[in-house]
Amino acid sequence: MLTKKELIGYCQNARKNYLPHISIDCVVFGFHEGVMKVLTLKVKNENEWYLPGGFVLKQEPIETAANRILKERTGLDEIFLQQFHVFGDPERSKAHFDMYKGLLPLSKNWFVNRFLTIGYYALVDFCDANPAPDQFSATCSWCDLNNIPELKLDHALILKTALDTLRLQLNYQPIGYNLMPKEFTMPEFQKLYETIWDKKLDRRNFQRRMLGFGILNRSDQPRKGGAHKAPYLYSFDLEKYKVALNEGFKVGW
Amino acid sequence: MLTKKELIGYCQNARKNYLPHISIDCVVFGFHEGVMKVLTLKVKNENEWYLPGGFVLKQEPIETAANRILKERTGLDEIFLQQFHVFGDPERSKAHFDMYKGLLPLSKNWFVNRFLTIGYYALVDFCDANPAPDQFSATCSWCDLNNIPELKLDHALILKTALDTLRLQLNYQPIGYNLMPKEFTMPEFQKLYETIWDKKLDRRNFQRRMLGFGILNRSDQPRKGGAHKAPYLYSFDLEKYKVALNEGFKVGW
DNA sequence: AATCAAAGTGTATTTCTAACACAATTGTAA
DNA sequence: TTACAATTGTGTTAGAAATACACTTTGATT
Repeated sequence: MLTKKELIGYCQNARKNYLPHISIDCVVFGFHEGVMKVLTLKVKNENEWYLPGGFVLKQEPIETAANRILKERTGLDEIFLQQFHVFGDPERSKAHFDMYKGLLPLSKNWFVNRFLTIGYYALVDFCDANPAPDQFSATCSWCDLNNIPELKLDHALILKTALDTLRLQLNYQPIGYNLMPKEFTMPEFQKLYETIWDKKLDRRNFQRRMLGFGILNRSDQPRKGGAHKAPYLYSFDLEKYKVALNEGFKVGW
Repeated sequence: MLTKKELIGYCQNARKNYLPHISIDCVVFGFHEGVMKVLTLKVKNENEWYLPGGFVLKQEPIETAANRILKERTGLDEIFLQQFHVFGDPERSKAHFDMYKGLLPLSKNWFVNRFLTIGYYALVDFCDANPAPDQFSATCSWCDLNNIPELKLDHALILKTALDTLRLQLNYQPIGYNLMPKEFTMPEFQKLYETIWDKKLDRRNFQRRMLGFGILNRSDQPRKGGAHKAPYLYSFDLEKYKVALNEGFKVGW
């Protein structure tokens, strides 16, 4: 939590620069060592956890705002970002009202206001990201998806909705370019799908299907050094990947 | 366009009651005589067309706001409504700035402000709806989807995005309960799909698939009076329909 | 060299999709 | 009243795709 002086400064600045009543919250997915990760923030001196978020500058496109917020939290540019839902329950930031309302007069208190929050989810390469806390937070860190601390406000709902959306998108969109390292093996790639859907897939059918999409290139050199048969390395064919992103894979009729 | 006096009143009221910078725009789909329809508004004394829209009361959930707006425009309650995207380009309401900015001082001018608009699409029974214009409009009426007048602001983009979303949803959600009359024939139902996808489907395969979903009941009485073989009448099994809505049809693995 | 675990490749079975044919019904015209 | 046209109901079959499973290959370990 900030000191009163810091809070006054923050609120003044926010009222001057940001659109009121609107926030952005981001669910940042990463993938490392076969585990799905989500970026979370822990408040200074409190055991309170949030998703990364922020506000929209008065003349800023919302996509830009989401990118800016993520750049601040991860150091990354050109992240895969997808808007997925607006959360607009007037009670959703009630916990904040209670926490902040004694600290400043309401007319100057940025936080004691209703906020609609626009949910974005992001897919990022775990190894490239440099998590950095914001002004309110002690830490910004990856949590295993299956072991997330209790999130404040409606952030658990936001996370769940993001995950549901991602699971659905996985059916008709190529995903992985933003989550996998440059080169990866087919079993590693399969693990990504298995993690997102929380479900085992058949190795051979997975391979056939993925190659069928025609968005992967196989490297000449297999990965050596492992304790078993050396697997081939694959990378995404970015051109074809982008086409598939736009057109989507076939569903339905 | 309103008189200056009316405009002053409107702005005062809006500033007092609504969240600033946030609007809702609705794409209302109907289906009649084999044609997809969209509800549009024409401004008084101008040849300007818009989608129905409105604002969010300061303490109102956004879903409630969307329902309220649609109730005002159609007379209908309990409409199938689906939030699909937020449009947040700071330039999106530029046309309104130019139109309104001379009329009132900026500090009191509700319309000369950036608005983020939350897009909802609605599916309604054409015959049940009673289109009613709002304060700014001369008419509220159905337009054929393939013959929409040029829409102002970014409303053409909003419509296109809504349609794209609907087309995608059709792959994994049951749709029709909100668009079809209580009882309908299979060919009529098929026409709905053909219209949304703008594509011919095979009569027999369509029937097999739809019945396979198990959300339809066949009536004992066929429809008489037509000039040919009397078709069976179907209706939705609301219980099963709702289950299917929640669970979705199978896609992917 | 034998072994083990992981990866590569192939094949039979089942299910789903797509394309098509024919019978049944009803009003209309000869 | 009968033949016809238009439309609906139902069945069948070929091909494609998804699923389930088996065998081979490789490279480090012993």
